[in-house]
Amino acid sequence: MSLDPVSRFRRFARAVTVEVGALDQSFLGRGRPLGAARVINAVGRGIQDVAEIRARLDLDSGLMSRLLRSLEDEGLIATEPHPDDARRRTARLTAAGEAEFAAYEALSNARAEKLLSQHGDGERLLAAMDLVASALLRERIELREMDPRSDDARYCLGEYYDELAQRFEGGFDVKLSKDPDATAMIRPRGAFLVAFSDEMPVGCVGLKGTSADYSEVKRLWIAPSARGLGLARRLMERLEAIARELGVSLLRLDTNKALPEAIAMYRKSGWTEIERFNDDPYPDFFFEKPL
Amino acid sequence: MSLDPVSRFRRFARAVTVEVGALDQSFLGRGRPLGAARVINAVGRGIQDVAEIRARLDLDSGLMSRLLRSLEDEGLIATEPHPDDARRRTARLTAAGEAEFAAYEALSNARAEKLLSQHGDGERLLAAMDLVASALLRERIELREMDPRSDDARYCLGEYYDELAQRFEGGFDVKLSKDPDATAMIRPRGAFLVAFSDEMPVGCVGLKGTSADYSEVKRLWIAPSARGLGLARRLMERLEAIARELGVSLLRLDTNKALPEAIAMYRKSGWTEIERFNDDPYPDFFFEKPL
DNA sequence: CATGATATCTGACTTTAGTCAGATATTCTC
DNA sequence: GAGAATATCTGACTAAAGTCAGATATCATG
Repeated sequence: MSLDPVSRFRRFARAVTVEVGALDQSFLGRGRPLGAARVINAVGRGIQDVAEIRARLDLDSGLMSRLLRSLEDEGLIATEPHPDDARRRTARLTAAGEAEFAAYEALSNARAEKLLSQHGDGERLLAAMDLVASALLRERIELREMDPRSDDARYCLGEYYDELAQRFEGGFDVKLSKDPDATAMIRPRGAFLVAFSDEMPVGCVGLKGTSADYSEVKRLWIAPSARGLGLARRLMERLEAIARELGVSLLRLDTNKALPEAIAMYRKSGWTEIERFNDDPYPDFFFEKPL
Repeated sequence: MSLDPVSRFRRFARAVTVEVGALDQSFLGRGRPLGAARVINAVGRGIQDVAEIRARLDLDSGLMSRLLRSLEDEGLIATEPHPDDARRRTARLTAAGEAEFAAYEALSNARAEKLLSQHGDGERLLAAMDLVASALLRERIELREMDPRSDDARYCLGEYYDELAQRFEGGFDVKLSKDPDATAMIRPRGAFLVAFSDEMPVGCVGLKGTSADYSEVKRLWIAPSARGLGLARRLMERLEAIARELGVSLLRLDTNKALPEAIAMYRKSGWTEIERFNDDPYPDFFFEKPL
C-alpha cells in the first residue's frame, strides 16, 4: 500500500492511460488507422489550416501530405489553397466527412455519457475532471482581450457574482454595487481579459476607466478548477501592461474581507492599502498601485 | 463556449491524452520502442506471468514472444518455465533490467513531482485525481478478504475513525466504542473485507461474530474518492454471502445519524430498523436483516 | 494413454508510422 | 526582381506494430 503523492499521481496516470487506450481502440473500430482518424477529428473541430493540423498532431510534412491524400481518395475531405497564401492549404470535411466525424463524436460522447451516468454524483466527478484538466493544461492557458458583453465574458461575470453571493455574509446583489458600464471596460477607456483553458473560460479581470486620475481593477475571478495555478497573478500582470499602454499611471481596487486569497495576492504584488475611495456597500479593503 | 457535462468530460479526455502522449515520448528517450518499454514496466511492477503480461498489454502471442526475446538479448530480463505449468513462462528482471526499470520509474516520478509541485494546492489536486481514477477504474475494484490487523485493513480503519471524528457532533473516540477484537472479525467467527482499486484500499467492512444468535456488521467505510460507485452495496452483498457461508441467519448493525447515506442504503437493501440492542454511546439507529 | 485444449515459439507476411532528401510553387525582404 | 524563406508534395526509405498459420511441448480429462 503506497499512498504518497507520487504514487497517487501514478495511479491516476495508469487509470487514464487505460481510458485513452480504450478510446483509441474504439476509434479503430471504424476501420481507419488512428493517424487518419486524428486528422478527421482535427478538421471536424475546426482546425482547417494544414500547417496547424501538422503542428497540433506533430506530424511530418510527408506523412501529413499522404494522410490528406488518402482521406481525399476516401472522399472525406477536400483541400483548397489558403485564400491569403497560396503556399498553404486548408482542409474541410465533405458531407461524407461530416458524417464520419459525427460517428467519431458519437463514440467519444457515448464513453463520456456512460461514465458520467454510472457515477452517483456526476457534478462532483466533473468538478474533479475540470480541476485535473486545468492543472494539466496549465501552460496552455491563454489570455484574450474581449468585449465584456461577449458570451464568454458574461459567463465569467455570472460565475463571479454567484460566488460573491455565496461568500459574502449578506449575499451579493450586482445592482447595489457600482456595476461598471461595459464601455468603461473597453478600449480606449479600459479593457477586459478572459482566460481560456482549451476554450473553457477559467478566469477574468476588468480594467475600468474612470473620470478621475486613476483606473480601477474590477471583477477578478478565477474558476475553482483553475485556482492554485498562478492565474490571478498572470491576469493582473497582463492587465497592468494594458493599463500602462493606455497611459494609466495609477490603479485602484476595492475588495471584501471574504476574499482573503485575493487580498494576500494584492499585498504580495506591489499594492498598498489606502483609505476608502468610494461608497460602494460591499468592499472592506481598498488598495492602490502606481504604474 | 460549451460547458455541458459531455464537453467537460471531453476537455478532460483531451488534457490527459496530451499528458499520456508526453509520457510516452519521454519513454522513447531511452532508445527503446514503446512495446518493449511497456513489457519492462509490466515485469518491473510484478506482473511476471507471460500470459498475464500479454493479457494486460493486449499483445499477440507472436509479438510478445519476440519482445521477450529482444529484451533477453539486451540482457534485461530472464525467462523461466512456470513452476506449476511448464507450458507457461515467467519473466523477471535481471540486475540490468532492474536498473532500466528504475530509470523508467524515475521518468514517471519526475513528471508527477513536477506537476504536483507546480500546483498551489497539491492535496486538492490529488483528491481530484483519486476521484477520477476511482471512477475510471470502477469495474476493476476488487474485494479481498483480509486479516483486520493487516496494514491495508488498519489503514481503512484509521481513515474510518478519522472521518467519524469529523462527522460526529461530539467527535469520536474508538476506546469509548465497543471495539470489536480482531479475532471476532476473522474466520470462522467473522470476516473482514477490503476493497482495492489498483492496489489502493478504497473501502472496508467487517463481520463480527458474537456470542448471541446474530452477527454484526461493523466498520463500513468508503474512501471519499470511491463514493458514488455503488461500492458500499457491493461490500455488503459480499459480506452477507460470507455470513451465510458461516451459517449466520441474522445480521445486526448500529449506526449514527451523522451518516445518512449509509442509513438510506441500509433501508434500500432489506434492513429493517429495530430497538437499541447494545449500550454503545455512539449509535442512534439500529437495524437487522435476516439471511 | 489417447485426445483435445493451452501456451509459447517461429517464419512469413502486411500495415502503420515515421524519416529524409530533394522538387515545386509561392511569398517575403532587401 | 533576385535570393532567402516557407508550405506542401513526392519518392525512397526504415522501424515498429500487428496478423496469421503452423510447429512444439505440456497439461487436463475421460
